[in-house]
Amino acid sequence: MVRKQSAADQPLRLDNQICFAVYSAAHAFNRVYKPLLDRLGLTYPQYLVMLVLWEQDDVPVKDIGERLFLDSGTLTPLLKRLEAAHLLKRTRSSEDERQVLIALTPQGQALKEKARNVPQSILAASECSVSELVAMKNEIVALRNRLNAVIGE
Amino acid sequence: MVRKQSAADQPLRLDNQICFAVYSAAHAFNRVYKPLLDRLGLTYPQYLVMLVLWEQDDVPVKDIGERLFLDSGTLTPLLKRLEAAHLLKRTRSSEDERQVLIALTPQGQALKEKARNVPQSILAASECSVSELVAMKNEIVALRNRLNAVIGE
DNA sequence: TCACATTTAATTGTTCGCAATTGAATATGC
DNA sequence: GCATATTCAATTGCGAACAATTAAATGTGA
Repeated sequence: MVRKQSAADQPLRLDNQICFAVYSAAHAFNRVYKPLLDRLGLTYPQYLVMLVLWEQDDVPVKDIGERLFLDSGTLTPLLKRLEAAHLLKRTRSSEDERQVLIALTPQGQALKEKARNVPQSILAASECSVSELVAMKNEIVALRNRLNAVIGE
Repeated sequence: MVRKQSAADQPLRLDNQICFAVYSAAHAFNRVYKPLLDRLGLTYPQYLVMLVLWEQDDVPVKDIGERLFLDSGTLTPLLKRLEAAHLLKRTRSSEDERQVLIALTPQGQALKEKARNVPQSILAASECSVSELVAMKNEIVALRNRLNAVIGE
């Protein structure tokens, strides 16, 4: 019995790999964000940290790390750069001296206004309807959560 | 008129952003791949380069870059590391001296066999059916291509 | 032919991302 | 109460990722 070779029969082909799709999409997003975030003086990971802080201020480094799935080796130098840019302050907690609390400065809070129009620019670049994007986002988040669960084992 | 505030009304919320979903999913994939690729002595970007070369050998750096959406600033040092690991050889083309041609060594070709079971391990970790993954992959690729088109303007 | 533009890799400098380790603070068990 | 374990941030070292620049080779037009 002869049958046509389908894509699924070639698992090592680059174009068949969802992981490469995700990897390359992440870079593509980054490149779209870059000119927008340059105006705010932020990199994309720095923007993510600011998003967390705009939702909840005065949080320990660990909480930010859990939100973004990043560890202190990534966050510590990044937060120091944001502190050097006067967007936040790092202070060791008095209740638990192991923790460093991150609090926005007035400039850091003010930057939220300048960032307000970023999401709609990204939406435009994606050339997608909001409902399509929401559906995709939910699928990707579900996949990510399953992957993270496997790692945690 | 009062109505409930929906997710779409809060574009700056981290959890509403597809880009963060993609970004964090890429990292999650990376963490799942890591132990598998450690056995091959490869990082994930190095694995991607090997995937390209397993499909087509003896190609210029530029072709690899176009396939992976990476530039020479990323690829040159990465390829030098793969050369140091005796997986490939870099030789300047005699027809066009600007080009550097990348060719697998026998070890590089042999590694393909050891890599053969990687995709199925990833599939298992995703806890998804193949058809679901293919559908998601196609959506993400389509999104990525639209984003890259915007950048190219 | 010769000036000029284009193509291609390589280089430099900055920022992530993470593993592994360190060191200090806190929690736990006996 | 004290030894031990755990938690948390910081540090170190390595490998991406990319912008900007450099340098060499090639292509093009007058």
